[in-house]
Amino acid sequence: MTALDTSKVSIKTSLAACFGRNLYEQPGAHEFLQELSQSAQEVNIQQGGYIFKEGDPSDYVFIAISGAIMLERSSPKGARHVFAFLFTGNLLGLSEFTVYSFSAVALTGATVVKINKRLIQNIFERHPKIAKSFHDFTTHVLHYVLDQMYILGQKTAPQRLAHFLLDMDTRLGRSSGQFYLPMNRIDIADYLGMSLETTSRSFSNLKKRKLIEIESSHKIIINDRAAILEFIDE
Amino acid sequence: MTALDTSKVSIKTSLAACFGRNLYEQPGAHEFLQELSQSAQEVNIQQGGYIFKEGDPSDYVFIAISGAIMLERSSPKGARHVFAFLFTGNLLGLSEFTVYSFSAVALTGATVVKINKRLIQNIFERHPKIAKSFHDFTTHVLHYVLDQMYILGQKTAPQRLAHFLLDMDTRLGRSSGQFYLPMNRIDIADYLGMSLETTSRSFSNLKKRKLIEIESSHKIIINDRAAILEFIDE
DNA sequence: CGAGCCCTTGATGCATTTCAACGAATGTGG
DNA sequence: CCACATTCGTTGAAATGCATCAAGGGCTCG
Repeated sequence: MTALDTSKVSIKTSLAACFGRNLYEQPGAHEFLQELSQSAQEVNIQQGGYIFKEGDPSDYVFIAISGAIMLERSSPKGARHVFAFLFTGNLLGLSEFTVYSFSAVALTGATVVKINKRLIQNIFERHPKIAKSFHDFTTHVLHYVLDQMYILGQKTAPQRLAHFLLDMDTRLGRSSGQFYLPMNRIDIADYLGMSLETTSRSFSNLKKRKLIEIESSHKIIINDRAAILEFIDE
Repeated sequence: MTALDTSKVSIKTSLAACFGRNLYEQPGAHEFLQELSQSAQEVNIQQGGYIFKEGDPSDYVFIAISGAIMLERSSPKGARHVFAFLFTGNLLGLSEFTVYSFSAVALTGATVVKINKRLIQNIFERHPKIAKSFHDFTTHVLHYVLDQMYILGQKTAPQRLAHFLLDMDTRLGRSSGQFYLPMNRIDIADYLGMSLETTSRSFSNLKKRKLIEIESSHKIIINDRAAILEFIDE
């Protein structure tokens, strides 16, 4: 755990992703960064480690700098629900409740910036523009989640997986058409609301349709994005 | 379309539901209400009418005062997705995009307060506490949606319906155990991600299990809430 | 009183889950 | 360094839940 170096490129990039590209032009931005460098911390989490667990007091907000993070909850009967995968620039943990309602686990070694929630609230009260940037970000999340709801509710297993892989291509591979999946099949299954076996079969199905190539079980290649979009909308 | 009477009890109640119970104690609240009474409007929509449609410029925000409202989107292939039902005190239409990404239709005759988006933004910039109340509200929505995602992904059709009915009991019947559903079977189907027939069969299924009584197709009675919760968690 | 809409129910086929087996990759202790 | 256990992914076969196709009943409204 080390104090925050807000001049690092990786950190700048992640902050901009969270609070808007134009963060650095906002009035109050300088002050905000100064306060961050004083009281926020850079934290490393090893693979498999928890950033926080369901029920922990929600005193901090985290911004992912590197690595992959999975958000999960468990139901009364012990079934697990994975509801998000987070990467560089994604934010986690902001909620008005006093405890986290889900756990955050590192799928790979990960680095996060840890910010006291009060500090954030304080900044928001003094700098409405930053608050607005952040609020817009929340709206984006809501849109994203609504899409996810639609996919879960109305699509077949291979279509859901195809949608997921396009999303991963965008977020992990910068739409380059190739990426390495940091999560395993059962994580994907619990995210897409299907069984481990169906997930595996759906991978095979997409491969058979020549929509994807599976270089190794975690290395995926997407050659024809348009064809996949077509397939999802069928 | 008439100017807004902010002294009406129904309107006060709905505003408080949106901006927090303690709205009236917040600094700036008085000013906020004054501006609303000047520039916001009370609008009545008849059954089946649209409050706005997908693609309309998103210049206004609406707060439901009475009646039932359904939010829907349609996919490229024409399939419809219902993603929310809104009642008294619920807010709709706030988004940072310039057009609405969904349509809002009145299931019953409905009354809404129509507020210029700019006015809201302006208030938020000047009164951080009100902005925070509102942002907390958004977080609640996000929580609600995450539950919905879990239900859609992991539960059987009768369980999904049971969950939906408990939600309706809370929101429509104030947890009294009886309520009148303002939407029809196909709306529920498109909301829960299943076919019209499966929805109907799920109603019959819950009735056969004695978890609900169906007084008429739209009037539902829930006697044992705990038993239903048990059933959902199975 | 008939038309149209909504809800229900039955029959059939298909998609997904579940149970089960096996191969590949990785790590462990002899 | 090799047998062995363990984890993860894939695939097959059987069972199940849901969608689809189809028919009929109840209700409302002209």
